[in-house]
Amino acid sequence: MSSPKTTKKTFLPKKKKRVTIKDISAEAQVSIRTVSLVLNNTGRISAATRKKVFRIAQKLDYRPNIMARGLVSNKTYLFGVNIPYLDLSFINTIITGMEQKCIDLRYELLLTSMGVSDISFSDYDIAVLKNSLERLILRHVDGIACFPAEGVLAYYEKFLEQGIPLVQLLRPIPALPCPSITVDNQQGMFLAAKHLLDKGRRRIGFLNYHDPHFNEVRDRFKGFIRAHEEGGFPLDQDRYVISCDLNFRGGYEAAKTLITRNPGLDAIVAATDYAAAGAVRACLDQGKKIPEEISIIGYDDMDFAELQGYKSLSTVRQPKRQIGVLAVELLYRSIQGETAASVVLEPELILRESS
Amino acid sequence: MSSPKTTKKTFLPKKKKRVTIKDISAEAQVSIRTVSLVLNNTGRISAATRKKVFRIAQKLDYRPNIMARGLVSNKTYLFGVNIPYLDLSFINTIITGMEQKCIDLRYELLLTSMGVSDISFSDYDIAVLKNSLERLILRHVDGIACFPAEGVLAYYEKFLEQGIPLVQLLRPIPALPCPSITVDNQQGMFLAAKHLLDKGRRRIGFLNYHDPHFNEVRDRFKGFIRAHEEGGFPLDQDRYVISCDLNFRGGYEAAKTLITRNPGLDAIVAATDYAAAGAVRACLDQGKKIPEEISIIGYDDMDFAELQGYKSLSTVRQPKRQIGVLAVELLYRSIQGETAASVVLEPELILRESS
DNA sequence: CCCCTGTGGTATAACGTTTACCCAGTGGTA
DNA sequence: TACCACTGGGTAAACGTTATACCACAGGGG
Repeated sequence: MSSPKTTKKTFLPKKKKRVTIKDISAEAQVSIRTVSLVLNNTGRISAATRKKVFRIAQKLDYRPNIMARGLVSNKTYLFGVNIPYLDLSFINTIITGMEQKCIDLRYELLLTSMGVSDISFSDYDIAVLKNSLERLILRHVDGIACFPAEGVLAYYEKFLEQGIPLVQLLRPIPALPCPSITVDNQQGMFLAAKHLLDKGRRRIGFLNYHDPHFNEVRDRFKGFIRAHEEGGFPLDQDRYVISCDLNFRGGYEAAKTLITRNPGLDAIVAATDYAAAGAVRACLDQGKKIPEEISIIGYDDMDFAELQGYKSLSTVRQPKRQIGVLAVELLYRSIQGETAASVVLEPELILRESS
Repeated sequence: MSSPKTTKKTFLPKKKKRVTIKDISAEAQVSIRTVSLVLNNTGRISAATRKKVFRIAQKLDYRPNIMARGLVSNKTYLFGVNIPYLDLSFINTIITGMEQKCIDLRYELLLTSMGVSDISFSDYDIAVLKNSLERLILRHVDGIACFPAEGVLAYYEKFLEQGIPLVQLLRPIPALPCPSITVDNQQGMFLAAKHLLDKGRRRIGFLNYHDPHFNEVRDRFKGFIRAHEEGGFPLDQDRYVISCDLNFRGGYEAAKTLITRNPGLDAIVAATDYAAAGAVRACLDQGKKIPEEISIIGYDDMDFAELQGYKSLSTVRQPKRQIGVLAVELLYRSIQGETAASVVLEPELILRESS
């Protein structure tokens, strides 16, 4: 790789003592408890004292020591998020939503990722996953949002036993007694397929993935079938459904197979945008015009769907930001002892140039 | 938006008391100090005691309370990262690198983003930016990595005054007395332009952005010029260089202008991949074949560059992960009182199908 | 006059670690 | 014998908050 060049200038910082509640109490001539009460807007304090304390706190640029506070209140004001891969814009939009909500609640997010870029999510490295969960325990997070993996079920259960609220996102493990936030995958793919059928397409290929743990894709496939059934169109699964890795390469090969196998193919829906991008390439290589001859619709509305230089990709969008907001809301409610119920959100069909 | 359906099942966790050092000391019949010394592998402890304490700690599933530890050591073992936009895969690869390094050092990252999706980075919402820096102060992070914005220079200076190490990434503010990690933008664009010139292209358009604060783009442009100078090829800037917003739309319009203005145009380099993707579209709309008639090279190696359904995009890659690793290393060294020097990394030309 | 209630506070003990400081043996040496 | 150094470990004071318990005083009713 590149050989870093370092410059010669150096920098040496030195720690400075922070202003504490004690400094304020000294300057304001009141007890530290009084200062604490004022700053927390609790207890009975005269207006004069309150004002004085506030003024001095401001003057000294006081900022509470969140660790001291956490030590006594037994809270970190931290929510842990355990994700597979930080580079995945899909998940990061969810996290942006979480952060937005956290700001209101004076919480922060502690992200632990697994640093792996496996798009299929199917086989997490369990050792790494355990490690990142351990890190969240160590930090005493007040709640955890996870993208569940079966392999660490025992950990999740341990969290719940210890009274740490847990919320499962996207692909919940049903056995786990905690709320989940999901998007109706069947409905999403139903919308996509129905749109194509409504436009007169009848020979629609489906890029599938076969894994019993991969519930999302299974549900998406169900939606594809339902659209045909409700429309009264027969579906020859052997000819029009094909399994592949749901990445660019896998989608490319599978789409090529579909096209050669079915000369009249007039549309392809893919269970992910990655596979859809591969399908686009396959169509171009086979001399098929998009969308005139073949329409293509992906799933997830990844960043690159809109940024395709040839034709922007139609896709099914999940309310990612809302997922994040709700996740934090659920965790917060759990902490407050309120009831938190699972949520199912609705996807949205995004029509662009590829269909 | 979609109307969430909530299920009726509810979940109520309850906090359980954690195992402390005191519990261990009681069970092991030693003082808490001894336990602490054992667990930190410090001080003189007999092998027998050491073994006993370790065994009991393990049995009780003890995990230190990091807040109590932080309270006395005046450390949070947290590095703050202040970023503009969490969805940007470019930055997130850097953060993945940071996290990787943090794991070794027993640190964690605290991310505060601004939740804005402005690609140009040029006009941050200063109020939001200030807020996210405040949040890092509040959490007493031990160091901060930032993607600097001039508007909050005073904040950065305050961090340094308080002895909190700071490291600037990608676009440093020279006035700030702290180390920075940058990539040689001039060299990156030089490589791209030289490659095209070597391949015989002589009429190369450049998609520029004109903003005095936008040093990266300015340097990239310099590299473009240098490639022409060193090759001995004249460059008619008025005809071949055009300023635009460096997003898809901007790149599209600018490339269209360049093509109509210069019938012999045989290549386009863009200061970002976004603009390059727009240029691809413009070429297709104008009936130009890529790369036969017009080669295109972008900059940054964003995720979508590789995932283009038509032709994958050639681009200049920056060692993102390494930036992250180095950032944490520099912060850690600063904390240890060691000297930390600025680093300049080398970019790499990635040739794909668009050139 | 005494009791009682409400107001506006103070003093001090947690919380779970780390760390100064001290001490009791034990064996070697002047 | 008296002294000293080293080993292994205890006591207790931090760290900066919040929480528990308590008190002084004013005013009103009996």
